[in-house]
Order: sequence, then C-alpha cells, then structure tokens
Amino acid sequence: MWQVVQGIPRGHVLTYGEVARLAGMSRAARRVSLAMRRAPKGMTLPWHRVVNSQGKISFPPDSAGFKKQRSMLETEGVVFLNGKINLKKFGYQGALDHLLWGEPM
DNA sequence: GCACTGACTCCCA
DNA sequence: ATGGGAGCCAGTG
Repeated sequence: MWQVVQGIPRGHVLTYGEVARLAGMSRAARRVSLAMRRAPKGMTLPWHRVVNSQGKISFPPDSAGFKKQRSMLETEGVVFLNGKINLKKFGYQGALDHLLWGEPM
C-alpha cells in the first residue's frame, strides 16, 4: 500500500479509497489513513498526496497538518480551487498507466 | 475481549 | 451542492 502512495507522481493526488483499491483492499480507506499516522518517521511517504474522495484535505482547515499539506501540494503544482483539488485533472486517471507497477519494487 | 474512535466512503433527504 | 446517518475494520484503552 505504501508503495502505491510512493508511486504517486509529483503533481498528482490520490484518494484514500483509490489507494485502498489499488492496494487490493476495497474498504480499507480508513486503514490507509491509519497507516499514514502509524507510518515510521524515517519512511519517506508522500502522505500529502493523499486526500479524501471530495478532493479535499481530510484535516480541519485550522490544523497545522492541513496548511503543511496544502503548501506541499501547491509546491508540486497541484492547484487548490476553493480549498478543493480538481481530481479530474490531478487524479490518477492515467498516471497509473505510466507509473504504478512499472516502477522498481 | 468489549467498546469507542477515526487523515473514509456511500447513500438518501 | 450540503448535511446527516450507516457501514467498515484496525488501533487503542
């Protein structure tokens, strides 16, 4: 699963549900978030590229994590419209095809 | 082991 | 589009 997250190209995002599905767990959206939280500190995990199905950050807007995540995404080229990401554009529609399991394991 | 919680998602009003 | 309720299932007390 973490490999899926790490396989997200720069400038793209993925929803928890998508990550779960790609990892082979249809209803594991919540476990994805849990895994993020429990993820080892030393692990380089682009957790900020994972948002909820609404294309929004799953943190309270006034939390520190929210600001940090949005900041990093914007740095990578992801555009926030009204606090939401255009999943039609930054989603995994085709990025999967050129990246995912084609990358080194 | 039971109960509650949660970085979620789906469905209906 | 927005909001509330139920489903899911692992972590934590």
